[in-house]
Amino acid sequence: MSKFARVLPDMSLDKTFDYKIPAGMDLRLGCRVRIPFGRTERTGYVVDLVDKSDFPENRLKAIAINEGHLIPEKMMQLGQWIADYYCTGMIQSVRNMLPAPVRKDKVKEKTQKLLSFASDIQPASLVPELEKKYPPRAAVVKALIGLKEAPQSLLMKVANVSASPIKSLLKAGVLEEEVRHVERDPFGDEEVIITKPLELTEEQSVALKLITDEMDEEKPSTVVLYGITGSGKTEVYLQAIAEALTRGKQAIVLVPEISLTPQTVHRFRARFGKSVSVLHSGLSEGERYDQWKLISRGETQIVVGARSALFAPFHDPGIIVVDEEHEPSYKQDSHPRYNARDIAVMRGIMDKCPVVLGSATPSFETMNNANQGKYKMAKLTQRPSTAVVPSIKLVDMRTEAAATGANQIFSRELIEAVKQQLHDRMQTILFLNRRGYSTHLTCEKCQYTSKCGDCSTSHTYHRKSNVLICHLCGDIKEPPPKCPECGNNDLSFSGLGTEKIERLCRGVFPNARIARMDSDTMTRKDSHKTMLGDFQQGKYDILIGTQMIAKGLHFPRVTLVGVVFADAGLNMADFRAAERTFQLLAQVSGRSGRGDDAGRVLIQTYNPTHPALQCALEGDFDAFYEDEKMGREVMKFPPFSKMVLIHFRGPEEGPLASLASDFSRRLSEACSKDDRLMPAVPSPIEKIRGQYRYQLTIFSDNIRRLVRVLNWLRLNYKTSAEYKIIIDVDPQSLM
DNA sequence: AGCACGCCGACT
DNA sequence: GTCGGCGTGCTC
Repeated sequence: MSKFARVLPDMSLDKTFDYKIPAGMDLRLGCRVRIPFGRTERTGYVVDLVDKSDFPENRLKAIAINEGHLIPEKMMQLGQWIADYYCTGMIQSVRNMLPAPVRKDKVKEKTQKLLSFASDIQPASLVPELEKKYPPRAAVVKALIGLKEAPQSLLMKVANVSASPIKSLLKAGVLEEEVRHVERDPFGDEEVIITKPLELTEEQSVALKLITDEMDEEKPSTVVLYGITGSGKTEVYLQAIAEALTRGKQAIVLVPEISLTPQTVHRFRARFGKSVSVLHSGLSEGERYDQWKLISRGETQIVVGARSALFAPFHDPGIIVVDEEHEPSYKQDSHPRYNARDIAVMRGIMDKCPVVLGSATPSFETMNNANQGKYKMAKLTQRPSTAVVPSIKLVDMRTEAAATGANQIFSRELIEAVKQQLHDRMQTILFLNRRGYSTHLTCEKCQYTSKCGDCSTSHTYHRKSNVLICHLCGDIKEPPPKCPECGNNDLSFSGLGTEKIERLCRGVFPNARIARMDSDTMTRKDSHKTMLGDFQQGKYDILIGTQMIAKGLHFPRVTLVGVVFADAGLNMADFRAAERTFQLLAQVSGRSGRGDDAGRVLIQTYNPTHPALQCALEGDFDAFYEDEKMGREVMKFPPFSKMVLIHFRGPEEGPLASLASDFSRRLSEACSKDDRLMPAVPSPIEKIRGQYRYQLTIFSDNIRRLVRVLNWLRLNYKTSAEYKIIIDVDPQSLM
């Protein structure tokens, strides 16, 4: 038994304090405790158990109350690892592992009043008497004979009566009322029909065996499940999870944005029933609290959820699945800025369980780890069903512009295809892969985009100072007066939005019923479900949208997908631009023709020869990976180095620029020579809500060392309160 | 972070 | 005389 507990108070102080442990208190790592602190009492978390304290031991106070074991021991280790690697305080990391309602403990347990017959009552014998005098009461009694016990609302519904006969029966002592705890049910009355495991294909069996074999290893490996759309990855997950459950263990399943993929949750519930809990942003506080408590008490064995479900308080997970592991949404964009996919791998190491990373288009980081033998890989190359592969076609918008003499948004081919769809009463999705802001310089005529010669990324245009800046190397260029490629004078800085597409669309197809879906129109929480539901029921002919309509949706009547401007993604000032574009096109193509009819995909582009588009056309991820990998290797971009992005924020530009360059100087003194420090530059979006923004990029071959340096600087580099330095390790967004 | 102590200005 | 401004220093 340790003598003292090291406690981290739950406030943004990020320092630990030692306390004596009262005799008989079962204190473990991860317990939440009440501690005397100064002259008040506060909440804290036990982060260490020690026999010696650095503080004078006679002055140590004792822990007041042990509120219970909220975080499993091993997860405290994980929390420390996250704090160190992502350069944040331990308290932020610990807080992050608990859902807000659990941490604040404000939620009340939900109770329900259950009605049943009093113990001395023979209900059947009462019926004849009641039927003569009070038919409604008789109905209640008859209904409850079948139900045995029921809440009042259900009883009213089944007996088809008002509340008053129930009241009377209670008064007469026929019925009894009992108050009982119930869990809030996030699934509502959604019906589930339990499914049996499907017969696996040869490839699926091999993949399953690879995963289950790892469950018996002393040091289980991470397994990449690389399977094309429709190749049955989910069935492999399901059967691997069943295997983990038979070993008495639990399972964690991460999906990118669960509120968008209710079908996935449904499949898990259909196989495992009540063992499944969910954790995602769509839950109410109360539901989230109850789901978490169910997991904590060991009453469910499986959790399906978004990023945060990774911190489900299971004590012995037997498998962790990360579906669509390449998705950027696994990265949290507030502190701690962790990537759930990478932390899943870390939790797998700590809990000694295999981690499965599934994707049709694995991230380059994952591919690289597999190629280096750090991860094992199973491939699924065939579709078990007879699903038809959609036909994909690139539409060259350069020849289109030449033929029509104008810069068109919709090609003649796309217009004809949509008209045909309308005629056939089939549905169309028009997709715009616009990400963030369009702040690059583009020629209206030939779509030339100004690029940095040294970094192979697009320049970002900064309107205020009228210059082009490469935000990686800081190269500054004046914008050319006319297009260097075709001599055209119309160079534009504006982007193409879904709003404009919608307007044009209404002009071209005046009789079509058109819906638009993007983050602007989707402000209400359930507006997603509503609009998608309406679309599914055929209330619209054309759905226009951004990435959010690309995710795991299933519309049998959509047999045409038009990608309006595939180049939008390619021109992003991001070394992952091509990777993201490929992933997106692969996903979008999967949306067409999922019913019985073959689908068509038309991709409009000014860069028809770009490898990302050519490979998407062939559906050949391997070819794309090999091609794109070479460029990354030459530039030593991730995954061939690690990247850290440092953001500077502040109310005035001058002082912010000095802060950024001073920090950069201090950092370069502390860095090793192999770390590639780029100069501090204004961020692509220079100012947000009155806050100026600068950023600084570092590439490193030794991230552990760099992170130590950054952690030291974080604690020792002082800035005035209104100037902030934000460290983002392994950034997904470079804005 | 909180919370108290503390040392100076404006109000009954 | 006292109410209250927010500087600074401590919390096991």
